[in-house]
Amino acid sequence: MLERIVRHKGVTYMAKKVTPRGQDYARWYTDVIQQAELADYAPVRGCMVIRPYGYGLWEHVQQALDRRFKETGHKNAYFPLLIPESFIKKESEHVEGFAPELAVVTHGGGKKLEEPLVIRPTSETIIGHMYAKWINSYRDLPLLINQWANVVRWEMRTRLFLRTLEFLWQEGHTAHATYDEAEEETMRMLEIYSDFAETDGAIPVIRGRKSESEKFAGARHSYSIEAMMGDKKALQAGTSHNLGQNFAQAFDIKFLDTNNQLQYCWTTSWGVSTRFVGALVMVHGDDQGLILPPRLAPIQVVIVPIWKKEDERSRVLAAAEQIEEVLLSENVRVELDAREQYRAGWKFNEWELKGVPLRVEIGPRDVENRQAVVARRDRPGRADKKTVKMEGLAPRVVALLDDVQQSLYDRALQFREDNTYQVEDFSAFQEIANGTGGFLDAYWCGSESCETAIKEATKATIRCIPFDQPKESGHCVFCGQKAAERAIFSRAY
RNA sequence: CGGGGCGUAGCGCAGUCAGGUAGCGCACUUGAAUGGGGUUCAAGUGGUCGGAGGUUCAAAUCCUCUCGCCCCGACCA
Repeated sequence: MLERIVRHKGVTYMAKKVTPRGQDYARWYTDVIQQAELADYAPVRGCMVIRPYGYGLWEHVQQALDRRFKETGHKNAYFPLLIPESFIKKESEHVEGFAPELAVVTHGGGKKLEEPLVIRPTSETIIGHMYAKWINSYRDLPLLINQWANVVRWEMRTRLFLRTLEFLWQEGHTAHATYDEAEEETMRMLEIYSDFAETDGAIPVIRGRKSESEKFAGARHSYSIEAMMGDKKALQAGTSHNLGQNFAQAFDIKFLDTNNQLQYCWTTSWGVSTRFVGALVMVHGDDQGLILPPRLAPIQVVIVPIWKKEDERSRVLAAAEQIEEVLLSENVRVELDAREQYRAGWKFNEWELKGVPLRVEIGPRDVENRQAVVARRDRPGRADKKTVKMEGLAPRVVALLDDVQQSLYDRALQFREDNTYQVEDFSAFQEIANGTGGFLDAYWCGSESCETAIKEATKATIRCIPFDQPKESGHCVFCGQKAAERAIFSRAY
């Protein structure tokens, strides 16, 4: 056993080359994730190990979100993994939605259980149960709780980060005295997700409402932020649900209002998962590998010292350490790569694969001239390297990190705009959806039959009905009937 | 569950049709030269050929059964 583990430490990937995106996008995606050491396949089908580098990225996602939750009055708590099976069955839509993908524990302690336990696919039910105990009066409201947890959904087809049997996420669960307050909370959290995705993830998103068929099982309304991946497919990067009184009624979450009237609460839930890591990979990555936005990158700057002779080694290393120190004092997440078994060129490729936003190279010539060379990951290769004097290095690096962050956002937005089409008739719709792909911005009458007909013809689904709508109404792209709103259609992950 | 493919060294594969000493590349170890964009050369380490049974003087290879994984179709953060 020990021997096996030790041997597994030596796992490497042939030639460290990734499949070009144009050749096979799906393969590129898994190559990048494995070779950049974000994650690896676990021995159980559909499960993955999040490796330290990938987990570091997730930790920054967590921090960026958690800070925003706290700023808006939410507190973290933890609810258990195991849920009585009967709980799931209490809300009819919810059962229907989740029954096929439940993992169920039937035995414990060597005995068959009286009532099977479900491994949470999400925690509305158990949290609803507890809220019923904790909430008595309007004075207990609003109740604003978030939990960071793992959940399990027995998916058919799985992909690293995008769809695994077990995944990590945060799920916020709140209870309010009125519908309006719940709706306000739902929108507030969607706005927080948008701000997080755009500011920290450098991922432009479209905010909108989900169609009936796409909404969360048990929700009254679902909202989402949708992002375009590098292959022009859509990915839901976060969702926020107004649950109405559905769960309050199912779990008896009631409070006495100011008029001494007993009322059901209005609840919400909202979540962002490790899927967001997949979005970061697919929005920003290129054929060289990952490109991480500086605000979420586990390592923002890597320093690569370069030397030939032994006497150069100490001088270069001393200068590299000096750079490390000044960057640390500016709170830059910096790593000095002083490994001796690899040469500079090898390290350049390695750190580009890992998506580190900035690389500082320093060799004997630079030490002599009191300077260093800075390369940015979003513009790889030798052409865009800049020589920077030691004196102004730290502020320059800080400014460059901001610039990379902004450039990544701008580039992603440009890409989305270049691949979004306003279409008014279905033949144009089909041609794009079945051809080049992208987001299709079209009027939709609101009927489910048009929605499914479009899906069958093109595999494109309604990603969301954007909040940002034209003032005038139009005609449904499929049936030609009057339509009040435009929707974003796309093939999706 | 239906269709397709694959299990041979840590990883990627060849060898299977035509049975005859288990190979190649990468990684790893040691040494030397190299060192500003994946460096050469040399010498090494490492394998119950997914598992079980059978045929045969002899099986990675042929036969039977079995287990597992991946990809494509019905669900989803």
